Amino acid sequence: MVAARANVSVATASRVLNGVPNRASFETAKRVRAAAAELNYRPVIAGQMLRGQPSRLVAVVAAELANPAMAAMAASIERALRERGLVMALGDNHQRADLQDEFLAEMSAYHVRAVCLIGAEPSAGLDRIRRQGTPVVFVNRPTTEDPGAAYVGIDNRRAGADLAQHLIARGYSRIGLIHAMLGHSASALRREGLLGELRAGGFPCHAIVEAGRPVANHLQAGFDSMQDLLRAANPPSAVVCLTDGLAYGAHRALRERDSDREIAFYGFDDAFLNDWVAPWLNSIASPTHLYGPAVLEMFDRLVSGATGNLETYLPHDIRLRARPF
Amino acid sequence: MVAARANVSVATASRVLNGVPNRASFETAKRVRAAAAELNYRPVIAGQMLRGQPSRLVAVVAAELANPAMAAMAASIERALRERGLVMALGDNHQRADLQDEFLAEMSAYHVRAVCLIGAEPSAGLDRIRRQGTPVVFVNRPTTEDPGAAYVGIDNRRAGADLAQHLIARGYSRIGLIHAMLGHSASALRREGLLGELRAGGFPCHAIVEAGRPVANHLQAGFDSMQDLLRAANPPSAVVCLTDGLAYGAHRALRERDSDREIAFYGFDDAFLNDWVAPWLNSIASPTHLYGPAVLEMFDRLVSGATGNLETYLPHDIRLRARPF
DNA sequence: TGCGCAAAGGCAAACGTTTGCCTTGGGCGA
DNA sequence: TCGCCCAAGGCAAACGTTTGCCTTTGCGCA
Repeated sequence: MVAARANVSVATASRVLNGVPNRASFETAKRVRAAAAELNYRPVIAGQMLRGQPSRLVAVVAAELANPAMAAMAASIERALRERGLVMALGDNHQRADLQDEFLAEMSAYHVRAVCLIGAEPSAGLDRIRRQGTPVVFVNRPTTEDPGAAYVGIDNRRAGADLAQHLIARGYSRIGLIHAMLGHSASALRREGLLGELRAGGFPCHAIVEAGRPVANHLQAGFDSMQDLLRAANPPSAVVCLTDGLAYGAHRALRERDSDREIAFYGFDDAFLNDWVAPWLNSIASPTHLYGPAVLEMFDRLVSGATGNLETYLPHDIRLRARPF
Repeated sequence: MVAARANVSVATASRVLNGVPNRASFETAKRVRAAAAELNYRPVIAGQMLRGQPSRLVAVVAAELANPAMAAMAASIERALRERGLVMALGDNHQRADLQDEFLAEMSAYHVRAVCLIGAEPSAGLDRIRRQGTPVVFVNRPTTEDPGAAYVGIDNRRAGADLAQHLIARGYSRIGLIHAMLGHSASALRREGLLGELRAGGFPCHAIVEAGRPVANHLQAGFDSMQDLLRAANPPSAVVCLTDGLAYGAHRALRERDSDREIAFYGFDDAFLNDWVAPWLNSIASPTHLYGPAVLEMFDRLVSGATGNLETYLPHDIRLRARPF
């Protein structure tokens, strides 16, 4: 290995490479570094791990990689991690607690330095890994189990409320609300914020129509729910979907049924793809590139044992694409 | 650890847990397994790695996670890996060789069992990892460097040719071709297949108009290229985009300029999202769920030292969404 | 009875790294 | 001149696993 080539002991080589000061003369250090460079040396991770050194792996779990918004967040996080010399190991929980646990258990065996969940499922394995002291950050979907858990993402309730004000200001007479998986905190909070603010703004209750399917496939759920709304006697003039995926489905339902009717669509999460393929969709956007840095900062706070408020609310605004009518 | 609790030596415990036959009595084995279960034992990966045991990690590099088609492939691969007890570590090369190399080097330090590139960049690090003997599979974009490299994906040339036949059959009088990054093999092959077959089918050369931008951002490139085509005296009645991303951009250009004109759009790769948000787009589709199993089978062939043809062509067909005109 | 064989299990080495502790000089202040 | 300190560097242990080799014991067979 490097030590032999530089004619020093392993100990010295290790210290030079790790930058321990005052343990090697300048000459020796130079020799060691030269040898390392020559051999294209990379420390064997196993050795470091065995010594209890923290690994460079960070586990990231996405609820659905096929969802462009989540993929974009993962990409942002990956970038931020890399800039810190960390490596992302990404898994997809397919909205299933057992798959998530399997992945987390495996990652835990690799002594991951931290865990980040973009749309977490509540699960036993998640509790376990948190109890172990591994920093865990919830992204975009706060956990319902533990109110004090670290969270990075938009303020879902506030976003719902802001949207409500916007809808009132635009003067829509009848509002549809489409949801799926209300059991998930993000959806529930968005709905709470929206309905609460509508009520507070004096919007008549009977002019709100809800539809939803408690399933994981947002596209199909949005489609089916929109059909429900369209079948009703008095369809809404604006439809709020708690997820852009739902909006894709809903818009398709409208398109395939009677495309003359003008209905405003509002979604949440706003993947950049919307600019290109969904000009009809207004959506609550949050700058994707902020996710990575925010998650890393939260990791730092967790590691340094920060106490108090562990929620980072990223800014959101309503991205308006369609002409108002 | 487990051995102590079961009152046996580490050696015996290890052998029981690894299923080595004839080294422990039934009683002993039972005791060991019970102890392991009780302690919720998971082998420390570091120890195994240090012994030279292959890791369970498989590195997957995506060219652009934000591209839904690639994300879907990654998801398929992740699923197949998991079913084999392997773990995917996903990275994003952002179409840059240096980022790819950084990721590969890090993964190589983890002794990844295999590497899979969804849209590889040619790079020194890639060559190195291949020389080391790590199984490497190229997905969707074959490498230009080494014709014998393992490949899983559609037959790009054939797909281009099939599309050409379809276009001729539909009787389009003038065909536009939009591309970006022709340096990438997938695009180049698709174009070759398309143009070759058009020519073979007697389609007049002067009725083919090409436009392209050699940039990584397909969306914008498609937009700009389409503007070029629309500015021309005699715009095409059908536009082929070598990537769905290009098609998204191209369609937006048409939409924002004069949406009355009827132009047929054809793309490649067909993410499932197209069904929902791009009803105007016909695209060369390939069943996403086949990718994972095909990649794993290719890994097996590489490990077993298979020789000969290392290309798995997945079936493709033209998914027609828009009404013909 | 004597021999061989197989089952059952233990011993210890090896993997590569980090780090506490030790040794050796040389410089410097009292 | 005598200590003392610090820079420079080496020794060896420890991390947890796997595995080649060894020992013991029981059993079958000649």
